[in-house]
Amino acid sequence: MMMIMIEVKRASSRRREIAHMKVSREQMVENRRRILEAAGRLFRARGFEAVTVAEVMRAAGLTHGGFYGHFRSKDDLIAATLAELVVAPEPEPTALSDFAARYLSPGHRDNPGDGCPVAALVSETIRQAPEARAAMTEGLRRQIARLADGADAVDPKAARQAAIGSWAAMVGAVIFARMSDDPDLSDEVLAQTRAWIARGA
Amino acid sequence: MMMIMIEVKRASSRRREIAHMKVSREQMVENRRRILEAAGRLFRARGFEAVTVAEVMRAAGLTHGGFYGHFRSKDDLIAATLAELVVAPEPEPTALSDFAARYLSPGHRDNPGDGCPVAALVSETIRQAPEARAAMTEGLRRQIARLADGADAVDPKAARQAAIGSWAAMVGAVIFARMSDDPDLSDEVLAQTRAWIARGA
DNA sequence: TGTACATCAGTGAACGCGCGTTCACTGATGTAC
DNA sequence: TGTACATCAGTGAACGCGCGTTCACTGATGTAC
Repeated sequence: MMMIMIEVKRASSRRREIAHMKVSREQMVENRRRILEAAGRLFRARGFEAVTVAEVMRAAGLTHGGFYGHFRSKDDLIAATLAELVVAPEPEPTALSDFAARYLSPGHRDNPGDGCPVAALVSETIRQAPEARAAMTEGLRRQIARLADGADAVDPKAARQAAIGSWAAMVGAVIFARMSDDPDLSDEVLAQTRAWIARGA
Repeated sequence: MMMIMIEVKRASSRRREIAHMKVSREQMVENRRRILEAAGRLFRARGFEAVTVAEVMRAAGLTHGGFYGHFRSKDDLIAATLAELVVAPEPEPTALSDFAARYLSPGHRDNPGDGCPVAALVSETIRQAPEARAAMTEGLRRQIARLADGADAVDPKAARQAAIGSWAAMVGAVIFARMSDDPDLSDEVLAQTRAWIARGA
């Protein structure tokens, strides 16, 4: 494992070729990025509580002891991970109904690990530290604004209403679909919510 | 604590006056009911994981050791609690928009402990044992049917679509509203989702 | 009805495990000359 | 450029706590006569 890390570092050092650059610091930044990436995937797939610090570090190619060189606590990691996930921008403006079609797909339902952090984590975030709630709230705000841009409505007020109502429906539907142990009901919830949003939009 | 239990039992025994009725068995049934009631409140308020078995037993007026005379495990309690919560019937048929107005109220948002078990627990149920998921799925099925009855739509198909879409929106909106650390955004999500549902219904 | 015995729901101490967190140590990075 | 020393990111063993679960025991319930 250490070997792999050293390889990565040398490659990165060769790429940059900056004279007195502190290569280790660079590697540390890269390691922190990896920890956040692993945490983002694991938390979305299995929730904050079920994922251990050691597991995140292992997924990042490190051992658990080094964790506290990067974050003050697991709570701190949770807040940092949410902040990271939530700023990730939708690359370009999308029509609300197109977005809903992707969001309410079986593919998204079946892959929470690289799916929407809101659907995966919003409920658990209710009981997290203030920093985590703040990050998630900011994500909610941005997503509403983004969807309002993509809604074709008569005025901005109607667009915002459509954005909020359909965003709540999308997240609720994905949660329902993931929970259901009946695949038919799960598919129906996705399809009907999609139709319901298209009808109202 | 024991004193209180005995009082309760004597009262209940006096009330019934059945000759050779095994009072202790009766009391045991009553204790089980109390455990489920306490669990229902605590789980909704704070989630399955954050609530300990000892805490549930204390809230039911018992000590933790006796728990395993009633349930095989905490997972068993979770499944039994969900089953209990989910069969609780809406007393009478309600128009969808009236139901939504109550559901999307600040009062409901602020009191998860005696509120909707779906909004409080559906997300955590995704990772629970099959029995728990089955109970929650059954609850989802019933609620969709109930709301479809209360929807005024042109045909049963449209009613079901309105039921699913607006139920997803209601649950999503209450989760958003509980998570938000910004009270204005929280209120807005409730109000706008209510309006969005009324508009589509 | 009263008495002796058996049952068993509930008690509370104890167990074991997992997890977040700490810490002494290592060895590569980075610096001073 | 090369050498000696200081720094510090990461390692992995160990700690401590909380929680689910177990168990020997108690004393009231329930039964047999």
